[in-house]
Amino acid sequence: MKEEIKTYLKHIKDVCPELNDNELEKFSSELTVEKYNKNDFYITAGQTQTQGGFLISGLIRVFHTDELGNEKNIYFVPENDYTFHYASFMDNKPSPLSFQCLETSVVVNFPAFHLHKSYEEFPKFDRYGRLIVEQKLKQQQERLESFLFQSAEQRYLDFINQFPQLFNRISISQLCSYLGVERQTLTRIRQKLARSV
Amino acid sequence: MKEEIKTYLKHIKDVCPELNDNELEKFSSELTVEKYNKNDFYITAGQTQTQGGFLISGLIRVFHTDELGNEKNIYFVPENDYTFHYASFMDNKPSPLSFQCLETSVVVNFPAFHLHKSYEEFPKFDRYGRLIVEQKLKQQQERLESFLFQSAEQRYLDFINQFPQLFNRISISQLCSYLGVERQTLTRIRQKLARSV
DNA sequence: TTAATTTTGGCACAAATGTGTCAAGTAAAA
DNA sequence: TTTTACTTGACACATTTGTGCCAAAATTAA
Repeated sequence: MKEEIKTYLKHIKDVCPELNDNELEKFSSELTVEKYNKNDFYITAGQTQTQGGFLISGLIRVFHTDELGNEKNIYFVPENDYTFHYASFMDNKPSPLSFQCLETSVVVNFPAFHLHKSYEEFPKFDRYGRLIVEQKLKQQQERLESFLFQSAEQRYLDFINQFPQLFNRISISQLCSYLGVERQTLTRIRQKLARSV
Repeated sequence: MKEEIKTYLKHIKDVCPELNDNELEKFSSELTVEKYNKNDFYITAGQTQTQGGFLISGLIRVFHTDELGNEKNIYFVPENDYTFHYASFMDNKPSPLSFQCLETSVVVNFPAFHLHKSYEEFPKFDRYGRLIVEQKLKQQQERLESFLFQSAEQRYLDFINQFPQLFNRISISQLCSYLGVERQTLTRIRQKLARSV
């Protein structure tokens, strides 16, 4: 079995020990490992994902493109995280966002129907799903709340704290839209912080 | 069995028909129905919820209070929705947000441990949990994304569209912080929209 | 009913943010 | 190496948003 698949199965087992090795073994039969180069698109907006993916190594930016062609980053996918748009993937609808590799990336892919089948075949898979989605919900909730009652400066500081391993790999121009400000504003924030050190 | 509890069980069954009536019956044994008056607090920030609740009728605002005592609304809980802060409830941690009734409200309550017990006793409960959390995640995701790539004006229009039943029950001053703008700005948006009709 | 409170729209001014542009510096590609 | 592309900090200016205040209207409580 490929190393990447082992890593993925280990993640599942860590989250939900109730799943036994036999079930994981069966689940793994449909997994494939794929490598993407820097700047490759994992998903292009408008596309419906026929497969889901778990990022083993690399970094992916998830962005939205408006009518004028302006891009805004909504998420970054770090190592050991799922790389799909939950809402559209679960409903089998086109993704409103594009996924592009900022670095060479290795992904474990699985067909969407295989996930649904697993929910039916392996009762404890529902638990794994629940736990993962609960994690995601918490993250999402925190991020939303940070937009509602924190300043851009605080969000910037939080980002550095929360993703120290990403901070040096993402440029200012990529980061600013994730924080919800223009590049100029992020520059001002950094200047202000630098002065106050 | 009280009407409110029947309403709640019906909601569960609608979301997850795999749960049988016997299981629901057992689950219902720990449910209580409580009424709250307008302006009553369902949860005060800092409190750890020992029970979760499902709002049968009424309307609850969920808000954050900053160091200066300024309040900002983060969510509104409409009828037939859960009234707790997922992240803190699931981890049994103090809620960072306060829940206050904007209208007389009737809630079906259940002890937190009862939920966890149900996950162990009734295997299909995990599925119900997964489906609910998936729903929440989708809503949360949409809301976050609206902050990242939509204008306040668009968010206002979306709110009217998405919650027509709430629109007339929430004042401008309560709504503005939910949309992430000051009251004056929301007034300006409304003026602009009124002119363009 | 009257009195008290809350909500709303409006105004003026201050502060923050966005827009567009430029040049130096850095990194990547030929 | 040279060339190209991208990133960054800086500037000026326009626009948007926030703040504080007021008075009219609406709502709620006495």
